[in-house]
Amino acid sequence: MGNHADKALIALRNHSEAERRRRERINAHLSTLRTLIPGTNKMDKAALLGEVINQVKELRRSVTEATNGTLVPTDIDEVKVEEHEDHLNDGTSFSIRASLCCDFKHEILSDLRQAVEALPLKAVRAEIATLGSRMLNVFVFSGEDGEGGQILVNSVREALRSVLDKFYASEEFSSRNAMASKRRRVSFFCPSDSSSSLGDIW
Amino acid sequence: MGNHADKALIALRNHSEAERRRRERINAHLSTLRTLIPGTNKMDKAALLGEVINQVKELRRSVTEATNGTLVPTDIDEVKVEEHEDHLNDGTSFSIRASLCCDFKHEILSDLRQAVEALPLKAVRAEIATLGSRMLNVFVFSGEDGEGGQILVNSVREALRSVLDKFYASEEFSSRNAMASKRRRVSFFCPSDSSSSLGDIW
DNA sequence: TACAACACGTGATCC
DNA sequence: TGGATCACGTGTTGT
Repeated sequence: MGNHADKALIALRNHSEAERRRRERINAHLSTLRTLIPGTNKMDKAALLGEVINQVKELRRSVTEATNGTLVPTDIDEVKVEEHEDHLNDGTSFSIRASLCCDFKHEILSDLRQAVEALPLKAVRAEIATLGSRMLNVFVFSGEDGEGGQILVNSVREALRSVLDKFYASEEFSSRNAMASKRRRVSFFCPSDSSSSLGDIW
Repeated sequence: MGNHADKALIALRNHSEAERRRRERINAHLSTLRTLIPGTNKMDKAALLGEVINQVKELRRSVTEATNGTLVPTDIDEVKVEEHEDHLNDGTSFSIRASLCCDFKHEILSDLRQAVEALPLKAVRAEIATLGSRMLNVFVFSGEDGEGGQILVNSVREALRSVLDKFYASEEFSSRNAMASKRRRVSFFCPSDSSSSLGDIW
């Protein structure tokens, strides 16, 4: 019968339809990119993508220069830890960026140092920025991929949190009153007050 | 002879080659986007573009929140004018963003007001931000497309420049000495000093 | 006429 | 095998 022929024909039609859907997905994304980036309305596909690339680079520039390259402690105590999956050459390497923002106390710094050195990771970068009575500590760790990613992230987070908690405990002991709110206002930005070298501090 | 056939064949080959080059241009851009955005290495074309869209949105968020939504006057006198081609629904509408940054003087404000009102455009938004002795004025004009775009941009630019020049002239008259450098340092950022409503000022 | 950009269907390849 | 993705050449249209 034409059974084989029917099968083949149906398969072929499915194929072309699938391909059509694929094109539609891609073009839809290109379309939203056009709406996202001004002036790309009547551009070539290639030109559009070129503009997209420029925009991404431009925005990256803007965001880093808006921060002025200077890390600024906020008025809110917090610890942030995130993994980065550095895929240099489709690679087997990752990095973890960890930060701790809190009041500036020398005892915290030594606790922090101990906690960081106790971690099964090498810190490839460390920065301390102070602003008034506040401090922001940033560490970048690197790993070789294979060691459990999220597990490491969690241990780093726990390490920083324990440092912060220890500080809270001692603080609560020394002055039990002014602890109502952990948040403090810091009014002004003082560039010369910000430091990025460690030797001076610990 | 096969002259016609030759021609046709060559044409066909040119065609396919041109198409190949086109694909290469597009894929090259997609490739650099992959290098630009982490984690997209083994993604689908469509998925890649999706990630690109997310990145653009994310970066836009970051840059606006890094500026804190607050316009800040710099220490450099300047006027900037740019066209924006608001293509809402593949549209016939554009907008012009114009800004003037300079020392804060009341006379400048009234001159500025006159200059802006004399323009053949309606201002849909206006903001004034002050910081110490400095001010940043931002205007957004809208037009219906069809009126000469770049010509309007130039006239807006000229209007703002004339305001600035007039100020320079009067300043030069009043104090001929301290004019060596137009640039002044403004050290600190004071949020409460920044205003976005006009009624209070003019 | 020739060139540029696009959408389409098809064969190849990889899970 | 079937489903998904890709590169390719071709038909079509606009300049």
